[in-house]
Amino acid sequence: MNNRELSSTFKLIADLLEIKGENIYKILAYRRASESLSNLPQEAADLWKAGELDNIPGVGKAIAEKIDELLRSGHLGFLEKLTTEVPASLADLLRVPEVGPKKAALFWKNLGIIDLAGLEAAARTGKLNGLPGVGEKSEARILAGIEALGRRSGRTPLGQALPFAREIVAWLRAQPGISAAEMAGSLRRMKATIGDLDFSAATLTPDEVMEAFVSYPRVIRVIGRGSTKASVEFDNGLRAQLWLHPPAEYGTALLYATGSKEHSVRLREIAQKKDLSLSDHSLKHPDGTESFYADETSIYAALGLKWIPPEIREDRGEIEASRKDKLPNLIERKDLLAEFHIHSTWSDGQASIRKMAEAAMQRGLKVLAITDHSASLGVAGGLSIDELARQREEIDTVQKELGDGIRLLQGAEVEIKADGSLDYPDDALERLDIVIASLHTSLRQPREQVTRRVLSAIQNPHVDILGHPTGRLIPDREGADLDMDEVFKGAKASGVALEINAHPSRMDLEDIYARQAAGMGIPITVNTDAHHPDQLDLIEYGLGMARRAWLEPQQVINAWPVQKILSWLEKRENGN
DNA sequence: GCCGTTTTCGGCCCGACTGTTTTCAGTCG
Repeated sequence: MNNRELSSTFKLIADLLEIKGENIYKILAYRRASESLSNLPQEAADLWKAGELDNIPGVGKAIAEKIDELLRSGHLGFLEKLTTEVPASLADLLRVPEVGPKKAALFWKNLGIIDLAGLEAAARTGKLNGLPGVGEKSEARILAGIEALGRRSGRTPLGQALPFAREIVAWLRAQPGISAAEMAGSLRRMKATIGDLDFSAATLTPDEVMEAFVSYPRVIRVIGRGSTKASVEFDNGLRAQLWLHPPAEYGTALLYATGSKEHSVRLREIAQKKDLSLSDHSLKHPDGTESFYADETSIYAALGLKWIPPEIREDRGEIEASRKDKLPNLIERKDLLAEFHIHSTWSDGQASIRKMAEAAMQRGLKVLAITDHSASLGVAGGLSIDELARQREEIDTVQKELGDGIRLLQGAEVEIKADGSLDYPDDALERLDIVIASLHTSLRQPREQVTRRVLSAIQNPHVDILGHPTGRLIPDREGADLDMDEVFKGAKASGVALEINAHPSRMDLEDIYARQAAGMGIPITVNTDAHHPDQLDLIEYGLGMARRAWLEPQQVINAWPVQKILSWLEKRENGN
């Protein structure tokens, strides 16, 4: 059982206990453990073997025993007993907006509803209307919510959400009466996927601003609207929340709207220990007076902390680091001087090598590796050995034409085949300046098999980078079930760099893994996988992931000086 | 159920919005 399965098991327990009406703090304890497990960079099973389960935050004696039972036997008596009391399918009702644990219990006990289909049928036939606390409007909203669930497949990739959110922020900033506006929530934290879009703005005329917001041309539905907070749905299916505060409160407001929830909870705890109460409006003193903060830096300072970059506000140690003034020097766009993963018209790219190189130069890059697909990836027009040789000539020509402004490398994105062998023979790999090995096919192999496959690839002395390690595609395809600890050990031993692929549909490695790997001293590389010159700008998504992983410039080979990059490749070439 | 530079017991983050209430419960973030 992996972390994801453990995490969802404890989330299910929390949901069912909540519907059952259990003590809220017990429920919170299960939720906390569930969150913790999903954020864990190493496998809980390994901690379990080492007898270190209680090192997991939020896991105490009772939950550790349950993890133990799950890992030993694959099932959990406690949950089996619980589901005889509360049907497991009831947890699905909580996914419907407007339906929480109390309503779910109400529908179950009064109408015998135990799943989404039952709820939908009851809502359609007007059976919900008339139950205590449920009227006509609630029933209509629940029905709309169920229909929306069917339409929307969960979370939106950051790559879709961010450009649209920029449009909204630009519009907000142009409104009269708004002195500041930012995106907030998981958007601002650069998470790979986004639920709703969050915005925070500062204004002294909230009524006018709110009126303008809900009248924005692309708003098709107003879900809720007050004087300081509104929730809308746009014509593209995305939903957004806008919070309004006076400029004097903008610091606490933006802090609160940005989250994460776990980070906010920790900050409130710190306030509480100082006998203060932190809200999105102010810091309240015991005598009832309030202090206001117009920017985030000052509210962090009031709590004895340095300002924390949004990308790492996840309660993963950033608060401790901030208190001790040990926050990482996070990598920035200007640090990135090299791009090691792009495609040209030689395979499935849309632009020539020359065009790609010019676009790279315009963006200030000093090194560009041309890494077209290898032969077996037929769908992507992979290159044969002969074509590789001819491509080398073209790269040399373009290099001469463009001069010293940029250093072009000939590379390849070589397929790791199902048996773990690479798609080019060693002598062909040896002639390349840089080699990325990637999984594209047979991702569903069992954990041990797919892990062995990756290990055998990175043990090849010619391989320099493991590309988008898990092969996941957001939002449709889960990545391979790799044993990351083994992959990291292998990468460490062979000196192979692990990629954070910046393409919004990949964002792979994830932050927690990239952080873990970098912590072991494994070089990380952030690349766009661009198939078109414009796509070189996708680097911002990879950068976001790198920052979420706490990465500093020296840990990322794209930020190394050109000479260091070249000598790193040189050294690897010589089997070192 | 978890957790401890106030604590091994008694706490556990805060506020807005909505609908169905005539003073508040439920949901959400």
